[in-house]
Amino acid sequence: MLDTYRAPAANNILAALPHAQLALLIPSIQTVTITFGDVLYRSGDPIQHVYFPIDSLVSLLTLIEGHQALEVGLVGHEGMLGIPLALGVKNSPVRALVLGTGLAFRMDSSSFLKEFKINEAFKREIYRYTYELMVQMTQTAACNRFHRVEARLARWLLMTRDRVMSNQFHLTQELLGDMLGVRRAGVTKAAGALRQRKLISYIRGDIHILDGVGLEAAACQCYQIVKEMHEVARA
Amino acid sequence: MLDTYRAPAANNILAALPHAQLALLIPSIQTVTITFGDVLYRSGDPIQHVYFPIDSLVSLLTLIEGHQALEVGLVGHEGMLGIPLALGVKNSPVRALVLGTGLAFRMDSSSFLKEFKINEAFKREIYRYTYELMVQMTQTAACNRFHRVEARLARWLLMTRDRVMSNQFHLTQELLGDMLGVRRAGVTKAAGALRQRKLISYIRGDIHILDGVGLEAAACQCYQIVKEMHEVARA
DNA sequence: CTCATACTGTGCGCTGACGTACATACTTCA
DNA sequence: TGAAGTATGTACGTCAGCGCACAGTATGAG
Repeated sequence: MLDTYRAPAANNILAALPHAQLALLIPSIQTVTITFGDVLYRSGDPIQHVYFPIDSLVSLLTLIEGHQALEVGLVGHEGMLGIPLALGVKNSPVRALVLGTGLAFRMDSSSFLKEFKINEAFKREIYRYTYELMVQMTQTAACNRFHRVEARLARWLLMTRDRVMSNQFHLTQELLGDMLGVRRAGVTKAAGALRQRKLISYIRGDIHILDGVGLEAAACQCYQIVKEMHEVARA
Repeated sequence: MLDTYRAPAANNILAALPHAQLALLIPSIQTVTITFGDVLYRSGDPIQHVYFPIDSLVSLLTLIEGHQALEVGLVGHEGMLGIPLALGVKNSPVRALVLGTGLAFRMDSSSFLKEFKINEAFKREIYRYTYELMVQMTQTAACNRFHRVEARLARWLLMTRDRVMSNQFHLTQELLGDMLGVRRAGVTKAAGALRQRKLISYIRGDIHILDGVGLEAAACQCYQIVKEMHEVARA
């Protein structure tokens, strides 16, 4: 019986629920694999399911004037996808693109809303995460405005490490450019600099963080600030 | 008796409430003047009051590495200040700086929370606005990354016009620079260009929008996008 | 009326990132 | 094993905005 609960502990929001409250959700939860390249939500489209990533990684992107994209949020096992539903809105304003193949818990929207309305602990956790996401968004906005590509790349790699809980993951420079809102060639340059400093290795999209501490030093303060804000939110 | 309700209609969130639900709030609401330069929240500080602007204007700013600031949200009669409380967090992650002196409804935090918990219509409106604020934040993030100062300035002026419901307001280029995250000299140049095109006049902080339609053409699409998203949220 | 202050206008050299283009190297599949 | 596709490295001219500095102009306090 305990095993039923062990798996959901792999997502922070579900793990924070008391067993009794979690038990109410279990019947509506499925475990699915979401795959690199999957678009969970298109901008403006109705939300069909909410997702609670386990070891998968999803990027939230705003599209701007048709062709460019910019990441405004990064979601892993610490969060969920489908926040607008909790705010009474049926559509996603952002595109949700799967960057890291892996497992996620999934609920269809109507089951989610039904449970959400009556489960106070569930509500509390989701609103707390909504706050965290807002903090992440505001800090990312400022970061994208003021900081150099190299520092932003370092920050992005650290955030990804925290979410997938691994020093190794796969992502091409092309895609990284979209995340950071810069040219692919800009990523090459920044990644090359980090590599030369022996902070990372990078071969055709296979990224390894070799020196996490050094990488934190190379990143802007934004990384630390968002982390600390999350602790405030849990206080 | 009707007069009691007329004033709150000056703020969209309160105006959207059914009379019966609004009546519950009236005893805890005060009308206050908030003044240019007032800091309603410092970053990290506990939220003492929530505010529902009437004809005042408030900017939400992230501080970055001590000295620079960047606006991530602009709040007028369409919104409220103190959203974190609705998400279960007692502190504001952003600085709230009053840009436009004017009236606002105010509730102290504990009264707000008490009412918020039991008033479903109130909750619904506030969560809907939380969604709108998130959309505003994400679009602003992308805008600050990709668009030229001149277009961003035009967008900012239009957003301000919509919030204070006037084609005339006061703000120095120095402060505008902080909002847009650019140098004061950059604002001078952009404002000069808009003035030359007879879209605005600008004398020592007294800004007049002369040609709103022309200004919309000069602004980036972001202005329209956020407006349309708000309509989706109300659907 | 005067002086200090506040606000705006302008210039200049610098730089990070852009747009573009092309070369190189690894991988996959026929 | 060869060709096509995918990913990275690099180069070059351009440009928006930066940092800084200083001049000009309006405002307000004494």
